[in-house]
Amino acid sequence: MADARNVLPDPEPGQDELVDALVENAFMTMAALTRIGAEHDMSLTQLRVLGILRDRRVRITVLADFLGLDKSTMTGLVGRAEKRGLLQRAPNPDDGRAVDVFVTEAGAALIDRARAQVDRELAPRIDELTPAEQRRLQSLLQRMRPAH
Amino acid sequence: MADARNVLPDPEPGQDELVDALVENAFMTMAALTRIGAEHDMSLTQLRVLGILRDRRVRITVLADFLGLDKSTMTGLVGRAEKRGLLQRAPNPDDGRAVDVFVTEAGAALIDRARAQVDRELAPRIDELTPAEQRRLQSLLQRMRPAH
DNA sequence: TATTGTTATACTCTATAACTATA
DNA sequence: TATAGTTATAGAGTATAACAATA
Repeated sequence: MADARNVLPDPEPGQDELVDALVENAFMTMAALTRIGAEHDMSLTQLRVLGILRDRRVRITVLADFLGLDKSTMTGLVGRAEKRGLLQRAPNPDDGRAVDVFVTEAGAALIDRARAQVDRELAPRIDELTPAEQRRLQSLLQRMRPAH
Repeated sequence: MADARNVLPDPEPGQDELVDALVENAFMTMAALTRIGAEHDMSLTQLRVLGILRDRRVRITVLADFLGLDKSTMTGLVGRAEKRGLLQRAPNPDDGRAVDVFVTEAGAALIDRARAQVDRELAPRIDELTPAEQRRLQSLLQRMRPAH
């Protein structure tokens, strides 16, 4: 099954190794998220929407801005998730033009389950490090975040 | 323009902070890759294909397996990139069924430019750390990689 | 006039199933 | 029989443009 011809050959080593490590790590993490999303018939974006709404109630435009998507794209994403009973729309009481979105119980349960799965998926990778190293990694990653 | 209503409110803090940091970092990195890809009218996947082929010549199935995509998806991806002159197909000399794929000069130039852009995009984040911390971060990320 | 959201449209990405050619 | 790749088809994700309702 694991034929030698079917394995990607190594390239020559490069120099931007930290960038490479960040990118590779990002792909690994996104692959886990994508796989877990797929188990629930959810795209990465839908999973993200649910995660954002887990503890918030926001209008469509806020979601679109945060995700860097067009309003019209959000209409579709929200519509499909609403049809599955994972979230709901309601008119904003303060602005007649706006529509608030929030998770249903089913949506909250799904995202909680998905989050637990993500923890379990990433555990083997994280456990390659000692607890002290884990704390150091967390601290370094947090310091790299865009300014707050 | 930056209306308070348009900013995502903070949730309550959670406990799985290392997982959160990894996921957040992955989204930040992917956002940079996606943005740079878009500047070249390339999807993240197309950018990745070009990156993989930068220093390799492989058959369609190897690409599909590595990316976790179906063969038929690869046909489309390769076809569109080929039509744009970024890569080329050629029959595999050893296996009459197989098709090798490799980048053209234009494709190599594009991926090199994109990589330089990625370095520049991530530099401000990386520069939040001292050189010693950067080395430590790289080492920690590399140790988290799936077994070799 | 500007903003919020939806609709119509079009293209890319993706998988499944059926097919051809080769092994 | 099994594998490599393509084609046909269908659904999701995405953006642009035009629109209605509200501010």
